[in-house]
Amino acid sequence: MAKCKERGPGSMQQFKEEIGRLLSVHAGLDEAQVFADLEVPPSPELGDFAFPCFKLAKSFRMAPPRIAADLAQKIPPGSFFERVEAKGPYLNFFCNRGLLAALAIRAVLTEKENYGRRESGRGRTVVIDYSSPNIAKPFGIGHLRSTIIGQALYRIFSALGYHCVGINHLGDWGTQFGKMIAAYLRWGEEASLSADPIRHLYDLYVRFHSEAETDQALEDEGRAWFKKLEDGDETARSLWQRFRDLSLLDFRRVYKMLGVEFDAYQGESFYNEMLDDTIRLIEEAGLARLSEGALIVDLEDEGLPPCLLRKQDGATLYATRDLCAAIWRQHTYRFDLALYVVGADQALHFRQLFAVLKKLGYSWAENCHHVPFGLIRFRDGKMSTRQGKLVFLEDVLNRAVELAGAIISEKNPGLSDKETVARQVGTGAIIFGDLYNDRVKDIEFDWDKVLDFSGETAPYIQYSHARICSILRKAGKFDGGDPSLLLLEEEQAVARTLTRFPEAIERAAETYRPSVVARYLVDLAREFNRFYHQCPVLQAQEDVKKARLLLIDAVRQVLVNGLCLLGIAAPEEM
RNA sequence: GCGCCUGUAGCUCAGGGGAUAGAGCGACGGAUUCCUAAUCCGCAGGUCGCAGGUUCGAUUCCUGCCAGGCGCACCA
Repeated sequence: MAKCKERGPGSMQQFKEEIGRLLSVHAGLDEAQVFADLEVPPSPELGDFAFPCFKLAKSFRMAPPRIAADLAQKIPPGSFFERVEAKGPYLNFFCNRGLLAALAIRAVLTEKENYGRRESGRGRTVVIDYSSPNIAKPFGIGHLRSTIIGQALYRIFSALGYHCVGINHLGDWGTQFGKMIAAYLRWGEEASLSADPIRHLYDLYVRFHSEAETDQALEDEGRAWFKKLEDGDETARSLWQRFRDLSLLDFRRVYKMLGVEFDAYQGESFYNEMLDDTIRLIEEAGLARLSEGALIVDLEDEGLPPCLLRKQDGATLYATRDLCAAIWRQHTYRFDLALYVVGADQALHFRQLFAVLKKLGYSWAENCHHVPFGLIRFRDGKMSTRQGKLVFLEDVLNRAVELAGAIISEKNPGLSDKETVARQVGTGAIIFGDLYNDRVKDIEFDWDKVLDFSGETAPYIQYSHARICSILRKAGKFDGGDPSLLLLEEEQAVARTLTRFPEAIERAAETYRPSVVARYLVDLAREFNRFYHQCPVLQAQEDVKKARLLLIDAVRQVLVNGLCLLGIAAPEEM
């Protein structure tokens, strides 16, 4: 679990600390305890902070509302708070509005692109395994989730000062390649392979699985070819290499579209030469035994099914390579945290993997975490590469970009560089759509939903950002401005929301949920839009205008910072 | 059968031991002499799956049940 508990320099922090001090000095309460118990009331008319008095009831031998009322009498408002009121069992604090706005805006505008960043992860390394598509298969919409969530976590942890290592653990080894080879040798055509490699390999894969249902020999043939591949057979090897090279070219094109990068492309095949050592290590630890002809690690004491290291024919398995990879990663990177951004359907595999590492005596095994996410499914069932039931990611991106382009032509025909903006908006919408909801939920794939750019979407946030940029452009350069003039409810709501950004990043990291940042950005954009409709900026009186320009410039900055964490562009016009 | 995940508004989902449970979409009604209406405002809509338990207080934590999803040895 990432520890990000240190108190950041967030502007609201100063108010909270002041409450701790006030209650300690004037009522003799424990400062740290007060600080920990502070809540944010459900609505602004109840104040900015609330101190619940329930816990005091026993020691004070008084009803909580009575305690709150007593405390309200004792606490002088001072410069930080304009009012301190009891409301039922709560003691509510109303921040000095001018001070709040000034602190919030100043924090953003002085830290700029660093606003929200922390040093809590300084000196710590986190290895993130994400995307990890299977070679010789199309990059389906299903792989999107791992890719996008992993990339966002990478940026989020980086923002907290962690040294991140992004690894693309390509599925480039395993029995499936024996099947691919067998299928290619039976039905493959060099011409088709050259012309449209992924398409051809995909067709072969689907054909293999459909014919295997009636032809028992096919599966055996596939397994045999994989064994040959592991044993270094020349034909198998060169075909595999060819499939791999062609697939990688394809993947890189998609990654470029999404702005996704990796520090390493160590696929499963990378560990081939080390597998024997890994197995020997496990055997020497006395953990391996033969069962039904296969080499296994018994995990019955952990309440788990056995972990298979070698099949009857001696070939290795997914788990073998993952064990090897984990050990190699620890040796190479000395990670403090290892995250596996992999679908929830593989939860058992990771429990087994971590259990074996633990049995090997590796204390770092407890720093390895599966970060599961729900499946993307169709209304009538799971996506399946084997059955040819999948949606190509590229098609989704292309259609989204196309739609964004059409909307631009309609709404802002004069926009320069429409293609770039359409791409930023279209891909942004797809990325955001995947990050907005909690990872663990399954997603039902629906073109209408994917291509809906209204409401809680990336275009909504991007649009808010573009509007701000437009206002700032028209305002031109200006000096000064006093944000403490921003006392209206709409202005205050925006300022308060600005202060929540750092904690959103920390919570996203702690829970491995980029959705926390995504949700925050929608909140901020919404507060900005409300403000924008209620409060004119350029038309306002000079000092108010300057103050509002500072406010929206701060919003602009936070929207940029937040979108960047999610890997989404922030065009200045759209 | 066993294990893991999910169950909140018509739909898609936030939230989370405490003050009247929130958004978006959809429906309905409004807002543009003014900074891009990919926007905003109003209205309607909820036994927080069901039943127990812990607690001053549970939608939130615990147990059981129900429903859906996923997984359970030679795939990854």
